[in-house]
Formats: sequence, C-alpha cells, structure tokens
Amino acid sequence: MARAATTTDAFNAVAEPRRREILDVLAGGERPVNDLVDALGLAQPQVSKHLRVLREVGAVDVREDGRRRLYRLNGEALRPIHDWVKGYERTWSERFEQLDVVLDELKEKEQGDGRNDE
Amino acid sequence: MARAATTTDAFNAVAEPRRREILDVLAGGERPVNDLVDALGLAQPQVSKHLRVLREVGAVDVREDGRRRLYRLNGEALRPIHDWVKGYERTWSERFEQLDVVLDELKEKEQGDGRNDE
DNA sequence: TCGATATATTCCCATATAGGTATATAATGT
DNA sequence: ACATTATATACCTATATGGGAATATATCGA
Repeated sequence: MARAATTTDAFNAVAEPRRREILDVLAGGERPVNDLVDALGLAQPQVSKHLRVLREVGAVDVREDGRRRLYRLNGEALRPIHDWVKGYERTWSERFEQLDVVLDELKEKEQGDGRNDE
Repeated sequence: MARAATTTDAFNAVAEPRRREILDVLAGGERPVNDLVDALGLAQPQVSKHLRVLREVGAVDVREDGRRRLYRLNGEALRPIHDWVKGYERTWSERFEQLDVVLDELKEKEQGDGRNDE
C-alpha cells in the first residue's frame, strides 16, 4: 500500500505546511482564494488544490460570492488532533510533571499504609 | 514534487495511525519491539520501520538491552503539533467562546467610552 | 458581445511511501 | 558450533502526492 491519502483525515491534511498556513490565515476570518494566493505566495491552482483537501476533511467551508469563493475555517475538524496530542502534554510540561510526582507520592502512601483512608 | 517525507517532521510522522498507536503504547513506558508487534498486531518488519520514522523525527529514543532494543517515548517532539493546534481550541471550546464574548464587550465599552489611555 | 477577473480542473512527472516477503545481523542458550 | 530469538534492512509494487503549466468555467464590467 501507499501512504494514506491526504484527504483521509485531518492528521494527513495538515501534515502539509502550506495547508497549515492556509488555516492560519483563515483563522483571521473568511477570505477569497486570491487573498490566500497573495498571503502564501503560492500559485493559484496549488492554493485551490490545497483548499480542496482542506474542504474534504471538513477543515474549511466555502461560500459563493459572485465570481469569488469565500473560504472559512472550521476548527472543529482539528479537534481529533488536539485531543490526541493533548495526552502527551504531560511529557514536557513541568506543571504536569509536578502533578505526577504528587500522584506518585499519594499512591506510595496508600500502598505502604495498608488501609486507604489513613 | 512529491509529498514531504514522513521523516520531515512530527506532523508527517504521526499522520500514519499505526505510528500514533505505537506512541500510545510507549506512553505506558519503555517497550521492546516485540511487545509493540503484539500490541499492534502488525508484522515485525513494519513495526521496525515505523519505529525508524519515529526515531528520525525524535519522537522515540532507543536503548540496547542484549538482543533487544527498548524504545521509549520522547513526547517533546510532539510539542510543535500541540502548540499549533492549541491555537484552534477556541473555535470549538465553549469556554473560549464565552471568553471571546467578554473580551468583545470590554472592547466595545472601551471604545464607547471616549477615552482610552493607550 | 467581448475582454478581464476569479477559481477550479486536468495533465504531466518524480518521488516516497506502506505493506509483504526474504534476508541480514546480532545476541542468547545448550 | 548450532539452533533460536530479536531486530533491522533490502527489495518489490501500487499508489497518491505537490508543483508546474495549460485550460475550463463562471462572473463581471463596458
């Protein structure tokens, strides 16, 4: 098998840095394609293609406005990424490390104690 | 150009669900390859290959133990993902929405006020 | 109607996959 | 020494990619 399609899920879609850039720009509000072209310094067809991928995974919505298409962020689609990676926060956050220390101490106390309610 | 290599960065590395599973298992502590093989139900060579990718982006570390290799999580490598996606939390979290409402109100007040000592 | 503007789609191509299978390498036990 | 165990690497193949370029489609203004 080959690599999973970029349109498989949000993880694959945002692995491409340009697509993250697009979302970052859209975080500032609805934008037509050409604004994104200017903002990213990419050719228009590539932007349209990136937008298609983002649309297929639900990370953006489109609205027609004359000959323009206004794209809008739909952050909800990024939630699975957030939820997954959040579990790893403890591995680098000092706050969580401290909490782990406290929890370990509590656990030790509980065990050495024989009974739970001290 | 083709798609960026999976070893380019953490974003690309964890786009593959099996590699996320591996990290999830390693979150429980150091493990030899065979444990991961059993846990994932994947063939051993594929696991080794996934581990190589994870190693190249710094998401895991290895330690030799006789004929075994013990792999350990290095969550720090996932931090860029966390930091990027965290900015989008507000788009789905009600808590942040509420905060936005309050901030908007404050801003309005400040403007309608006539004087803002900026 | 015609030219300009905005966007999407199509075609081309080099490239890196992910899984399968076989094999290499190394350590261990007997 | 030898069989076994643990892991990594090499090879194969189908496939989707991202950029470039050209073109299609649709809307607007004159």
